Amino acid sequence: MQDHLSLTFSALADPTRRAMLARLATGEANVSDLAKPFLDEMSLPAVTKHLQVLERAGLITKTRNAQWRSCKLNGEGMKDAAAWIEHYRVFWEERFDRLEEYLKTVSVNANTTNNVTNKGSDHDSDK
Amino acid sequence: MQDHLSLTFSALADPTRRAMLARLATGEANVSDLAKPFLDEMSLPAVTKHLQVLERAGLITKTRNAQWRSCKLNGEGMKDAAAWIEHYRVFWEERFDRLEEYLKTVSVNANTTNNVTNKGSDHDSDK
DNA sequence: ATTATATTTAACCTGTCAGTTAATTAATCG
DNA sequence: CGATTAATTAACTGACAGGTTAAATATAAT
Repeated sequence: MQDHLSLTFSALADPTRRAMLARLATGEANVSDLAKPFLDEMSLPAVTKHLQVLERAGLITKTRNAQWRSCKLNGEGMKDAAAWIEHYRVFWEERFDRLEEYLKTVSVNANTTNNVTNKGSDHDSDK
Repeated sequence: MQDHLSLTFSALADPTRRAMLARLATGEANVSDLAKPFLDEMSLPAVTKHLQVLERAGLITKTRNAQWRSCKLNGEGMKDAAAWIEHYRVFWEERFDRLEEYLKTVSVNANTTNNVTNKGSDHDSDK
């Protein structure tokens, strides 16, 4: 159950796991290295579980090396999530539209002075 | 409890909620409009809850209009999540490094023919 | 062979999440 | 007013997430 995107986002929805990814961004690390910063907050099995979540989401890969598991960041794993969220960029980077709208208001001058913040709201809710 | 980033990612970790955001990307909508595509899968209160999650995560805003609540996408709400994930872009878009490395291999010619896909791996895991 | 180290698995607890139905609040309509 | 429409709140359920401790597995070291 669960689509890939949901799996990714929910793996990212935890500060411990994000911290682990941040650590892995600086290079590979085995489980105990990754665990070190968290061992006063949680046990080792808890760390193992977090890593399993990251692995299932495809955000890291583990390779065994004797009794160590070396964990490595898998950038590909974030690709889809990044692409999804990127579609919405236009909704927070309104720079150009704002500027355009502002200039229009200025050039038309006087008349309807204060309708900059009002956008045409005709909603009979499309019944 | 829960930092803002975790709240955002966990709000995005659900296909129903992502679909609602996608719908809102095309314009404002009230609750029953948003609910319509899901009413064969879930009840109205379930929809309300999803919208509350989105609202708490700052991904949408609701304004009341008589007995209707008009929901509106709030792009700002995704900004931080997008910025966070963006830091990792370099890990999946290796194009330039790849190209650079590839060109190096070509110009040196012959010699070590096939190490394009191998990146310098010196990891004693930083012991 | 025994012991130590690294990591996982098992079994369990608790809180939260996504859903339910029934009841409630609010506004509009006839 | 009384009925209808829009949406939320309340109370409850089952599943799952994140944590625990104790036991198991696997490799290395003495």
